[in-house]
Formats: sequence, C-alpha cells, structure tokens
Amino acid sequence: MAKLQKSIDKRNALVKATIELVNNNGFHATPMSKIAKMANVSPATIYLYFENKQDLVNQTYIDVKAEYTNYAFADFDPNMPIEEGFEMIWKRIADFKLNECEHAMFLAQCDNTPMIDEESRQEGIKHLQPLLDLWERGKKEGVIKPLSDYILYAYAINPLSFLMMTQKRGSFTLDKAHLEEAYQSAWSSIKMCK
Amino acid sequence: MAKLQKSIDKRNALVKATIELVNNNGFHATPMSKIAKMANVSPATIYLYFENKQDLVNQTYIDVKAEYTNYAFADFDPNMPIEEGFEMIWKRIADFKLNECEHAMFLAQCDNTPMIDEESRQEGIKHLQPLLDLWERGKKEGVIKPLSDYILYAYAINPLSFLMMTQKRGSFTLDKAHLEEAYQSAWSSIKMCK
Amino acid sequence: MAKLQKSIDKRNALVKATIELVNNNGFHATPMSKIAKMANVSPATIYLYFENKQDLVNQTYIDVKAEYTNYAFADFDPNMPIEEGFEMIWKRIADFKLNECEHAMFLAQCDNTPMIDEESRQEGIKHLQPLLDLWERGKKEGVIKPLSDYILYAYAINPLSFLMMTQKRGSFTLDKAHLEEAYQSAWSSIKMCK
Amino acid sequence: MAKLQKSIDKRNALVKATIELVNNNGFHATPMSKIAKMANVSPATIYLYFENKQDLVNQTYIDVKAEYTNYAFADFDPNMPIEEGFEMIWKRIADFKLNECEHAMFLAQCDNTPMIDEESRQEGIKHLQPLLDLWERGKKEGVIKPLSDYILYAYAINPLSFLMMTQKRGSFTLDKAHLEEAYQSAWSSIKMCK
DNA sequence: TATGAATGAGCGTTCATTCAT
DNA sequence: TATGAATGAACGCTCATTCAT
Repeated sequence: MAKLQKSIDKRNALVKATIELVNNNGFHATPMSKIAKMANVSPATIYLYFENKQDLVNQTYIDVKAEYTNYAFADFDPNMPIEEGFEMIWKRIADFKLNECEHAMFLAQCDNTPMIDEESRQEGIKHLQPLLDLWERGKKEGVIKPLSDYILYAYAINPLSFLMMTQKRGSFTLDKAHLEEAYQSAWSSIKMCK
Repeated sequence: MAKLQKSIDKRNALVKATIELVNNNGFHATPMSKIAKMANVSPATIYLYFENKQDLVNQTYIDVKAEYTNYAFADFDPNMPIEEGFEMIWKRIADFKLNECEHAMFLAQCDNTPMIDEESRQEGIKHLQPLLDLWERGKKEGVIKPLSDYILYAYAINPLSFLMMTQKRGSFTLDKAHLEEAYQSAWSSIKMCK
Repeated sequence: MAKLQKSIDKRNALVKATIELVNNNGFHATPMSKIAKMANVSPATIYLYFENKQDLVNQTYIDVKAEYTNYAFADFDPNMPIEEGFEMIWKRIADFKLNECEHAMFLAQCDNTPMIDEESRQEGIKHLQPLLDLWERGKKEGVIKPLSDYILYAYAINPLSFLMMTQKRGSFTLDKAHLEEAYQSAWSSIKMCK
Repeated sequence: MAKLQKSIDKRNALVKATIELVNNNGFHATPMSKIAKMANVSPATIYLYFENKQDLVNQTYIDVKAEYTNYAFADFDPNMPIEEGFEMIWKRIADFKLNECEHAMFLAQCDNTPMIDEESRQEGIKHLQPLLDLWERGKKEGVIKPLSDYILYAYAINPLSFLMMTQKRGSFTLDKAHLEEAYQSAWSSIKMCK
C-alpha cells in the first residue's frame, strides 16, 4: 500500500475513534491515549496528524460537517422547484441524521457545547449555502414564509436533531410513517399559508 | 439568619456557580475547586452537599429543569382551550429560553451531551406532563395533529432551543416580531390543517 | 508541631531535594516526581508551594544565594580596615564554598546555565553590596586597584568557585595551606601595588 | 565535492547547531529534532554520526575544547621566556573567550554542569599541557609562585570565563584597557613577588 | 548514506476527592 | 458544619531513538 494512503488511513482512524469516544464520553472525558488505542497507533502519533487535542476535535468537526452537507446536497439541483428541492434536501438530511446517527450525534454535541473553536464552527456553517439559496428563492416566489433563515432552520431542519437524539436514547423509533409526518410538519412550518 | 437558611444558600451558590462555569467551559473543563471558589466555599464543603461531581451536576440539572417547567406552567390552567393553553405555555417557554438564557443553555448542553445520568434525565422529563396532557386533549378534540409527542415536541418546542443558542452566539437577535413569527411556525407545524 | 512549621518544613525539604538532584543530574534531568519523592511528598504538593518547576528552581536559587551572602557577611563590620575586612569576607566565602559545597555547586550551575530567570538572577546579585562598598572605600583610600567591580570579583572571588568545583570532582583537595596561598593570590590581584 | 567532505560538513553542522542550541536553552531543553532541523538533516541522520545525544554533546565538547587550546597555543613557543609566554597564551585565551564567545560559553556550561561524561572532560583537559609545562618551568626559575596548577589556573585563567559570562549577559563590556588591567591582575596573582 | 514516520517511556501539571482539625 | 492542605491517578504532550524504505 502506498505510504500516502497509509497516512490517510491513520488520520481517518483517528477521526473515527474521536467521534465514537466523544459521543460516548464527551470531549474532556476522552483521553488522547484512548483515542490512540482505538485507532491502533501510539499516543505520540496523533501529534503527527494534529497539533493538539483541540485541533483534532476541530478537524473532526469540520470533516463530519462536510460529510453531512455533501450528503444533504448530493442529488440536489439548484433549479428544482422549491418544494421538490426542499423535500429532497430534507429527506437526505433526515437519512443522514437517522442512519449516520453517530456522526449526527457528534455534530449535535459540538453545536451545543463550548467544545469547538468559533473559527471551526464558522467554517462548518458555510456549506449550508445551497439551502439558504433555495429559501431565498422560495421567499421571492412567495412559496416560503419571509422569515429569517435562523427561524426557518430552527423549524425545518433542527427538529431532526432532536428526533435523532431521542431515537438514539432508545425512547422512540422513527419509522417511515413518522418520517413522512415529520416532513409534513417541517414543510407546514415554513411554507406560505394559502 | 437561621442555620438551615445558610446551608440552603450555600447549596444554591454551588448550583449557580456550576451553571455558569459549565456553560462557559463545559463539564469536564470545570474543576470542583473553581466551583468552590465562585461559591465562596472550600472544595471540601461541596462534598457536604453533594456526593461527588456527577451528583452535583445531576442535581443542578434537575433543579434547573424544575425551574424551567415551573416557569412554563405558572399561569397555565388545564381547562383552557387548546390553542390558548398552547400559546400560553409556548410563550412562557420562549420567555424562559430567551431571558433565562444561562439556564436554558445549561439544559441544552446537558441534553446534547453524555454528561447527565440517564436517571436524572428521566427525572427531568416528568415535569413536562401538563404539556403532554394538553396535546392529548388536543388530539382528541381534533385540534392537534395525531403525532407522537416526540415529534410534537421536536417541532413545537425544541426550535426555541436552537434560536436561543443562535442568539447567545450573537449571530442573531430575536425581537417581538420574530417571536410572533416563530410562534406561528410552531403552531402551524402541529395544528390540524383544516 | 504547629501547622505553619510543618508547611515551612515541607517547603524546605523541597528546596533541599531540588539542590541535591539538580546538582547531580542538572535541571532538566531532574523530574518533579523525583523531587517530590526525595522530599517525601506527593508531586501535586509541590504545586502548593511553588507555581511550577521554573518557580521552584528560581526560589531555590534565591534562597541559596541569600544563605551564601548572609554567611559571607556574618561577622563583617563596614568600618573595618580594608584589608582586614576583605580577608574576613574572603575567608567566609571560602568556608562556604568549600564546606557548603552542595550549595555552592548549585549556585555555580545556575550562574553558568540558562536555567534561572533573569529576574531571579538580579534578585540574587543585590546582596553582594557590602563587598562592593568595601571595594569602593578601598579604591578611595588607594588600597585597592581602581578596577571595575566585575574585574575585582573575577579575580578576588570567582576563583574560589573554580577551586570548589575542582575539589568536588575529586581531582584535588584544598587544605589550610592551599587556602592561605589562594587568599594571597586573591589579594595580590586586587591590592594596589606599592 | 567529495562524499567524505559532505559527511564532514554534516557532522560539523550538527556540532555547530548543538553549540548554539545548548547555549540558549541548556542541554536537556535542546531536542535532537531541533538540532537536526538547524543542521538541515533528518533526526535519524544524527545517529549515523553519533551514538546518541550524550555522545553528540561529548564530542561537541571535545571539539570545542580542542579548538580552544589550539587557538591558545597557536603562536606559542615552549622556549619563550616565562612572562612573555604567559602573556601570549593569556591574551590568546582572552581573545578566544571574548570573541568566540559562543564557544566559550558552551565550555563554561559544560564545565559547571553534570552534562559531560567524566571521560570526555578528562580528554578535554589534556590539551592544556603546554601551559602547565610553562608554569612548571616558571616555578623552577623562581618566576612563578610555587602553587598547585589548579590554583594557578583558578587565578590566572579562570577569571576570564567569569568576565566573558558577564559581558555576554550585557552587564559590562571589556575594552582594551580593561583587558590590560585584567592581564595585570592575572599576572600579579601568580608571579613571584620580589 | 539518508530519511521521515512512528513510538514507548516519561515529563510537568491538574484535579476530584479525602482527612485532620 | 466547614475547612485548606494533601494526594494518587491520570491527563496532554514531548522526545530520544528506531525502522522500513
């Protein structure tokens, strides 16, 4: 195997271990030594790939956030009709949050915790632009309520995080029917009432 | 001042310090010694009121959660009409989340982190019962969509947490008008469409 | 035993251990854990008395330097005749360097190494003033060569450090006769030639 | 360029880097990786030229010590008259200590620190023989005090180290006049009084 | 000969918790 | 009840050294 590939593999193993351990224990209860062990490297090796623990978690956050948005917009075409586009994005996000549950939980923890540098947080937000553009167009066309993007996100997207968390805790399982209901609620809350 | 009162004061000072420090630094980056210092007691004194750090944060969580629900249902009467009752509760919750921001943030961190014991989490949920009862009644009366409580909560209440977080980060400020819009979105997402 | 005394004892034990271990291994090859062990305390206890390793060694330096100058000037009276005063100080210094060899070696290592903060070094120098005053007077009276204090120190005092070091290494032992010779050389090098 | 030369260049670069870094940070605060970086080689390469860190610093010491004594005795002829010979050597040594300040400081640090192996220290001392021989002759001729070589060195030569250190710290600058004074003090302290 | 990636051991330091008072 | 001194265990991180290439 090429040397470069081996390096990438190691970096990925570290990122993966970080996600899993931080999910289960939280940032500060996750020692570097455990991350190293889970990634099958020496603790010192981590520092070949990351400056320090903060950098490791920042980079992990950015990686996961990028994966999340890539997934969300994979099939999306900016010229789609508003509702169709929104439904597509929403369902991809739902898919991600409910199937790539580990990654979604990691993001939730990062977003509700003083664990990530502000700079990395900003970096992570950028990728949502296509959704904001869609909403912009929707507002102009009179299909979407003329609300702040923050409010739209709060009602259209963020509830999925709550549902993901709830499901993860085992209190409740979202099936197909639930999902459709949830989508209807999301769309209800942002679509222009006729 | 009575001795008992002095004791309660100390306990409260510890809880208050915990909230503030955990908000700013996260659970594991908040040493007991700092909590003690901020509450003007010796580190050893904490252990007279709490079993250990985990117990301190668990109890703090339950305290804040109770305060939150007390606030939410203060003026609520279970016999109110559904929409009126919901609006009242929703607006009290909004008040709490946006004004008692520190406390709301603390809850958000607890709820998105493996920081609280499952038992204490369950304990904290109980107090929401009046809202669940209202929804139950609403569904029977055909005013509220017949959805799982989790989904209703996700769309009707949880978005406020996101908006609170956003506002706290300074990206965005919710004024009265925003709040009314948010309420309409919340209500739209759960009310039965005619 | 009083609490305060116990604290002072611990601090002193730490300073003592620092001197011995740094003498034998050098600053950076002396771990805090060994210092703690030799002083019969836990590593964490060191940090109750000193801010960090640098602070520990700085304070140790200042302590030893103070002890050194106190010893040197113990019997000295600023009104003594020049030669008599110089001889007294010189012999006290010689005594110190050859008998309190551990302490003298520690100072030598500190003075020839980037191990001590500049600030602490300055602090340590202050105490030599009585000797400089004596030289000043000696120059005015035409008994001491009108040289810079640095040169006077280099020839009158510093050679004792070299001899102490040599003796410590076992190459050579200074007896009474040697000491008298050394004193004559010291005096010869700074006294005004007739 | 011949391969051998390239090798010698690398070794020299390593020795040079060692001197500079150890001067500024001390032996143990100087990582091999930094030495490698400053010498523009890989850390692993150091181990082609030196057994380990201790060997590197030992060899560096011997190199510098040899340079020092070569410089000291460059123009010296064992048949010179005593005083003339001593003055020549002394002034060459002074030149070295004050101009090749970096190298002289390195020696001072090595000589006052448990940083060099005893064996290497002995190796370094050997080269001083011509000066000891001169003194031997001086004593026989009744020109030099019949003192132990250690005492002679302590008064005649070692003060220059102190002056070099002082100058390096910036407290004081030796000009030509100072130097002549210092030489007179040196000579006074070891010459036979008439 | 030369490398850079890799590492185990060990460092300085912190902290939740205890204990004598 | 209240304390502050004390601590063992564990943390993040560094570094001399090795090894596959």
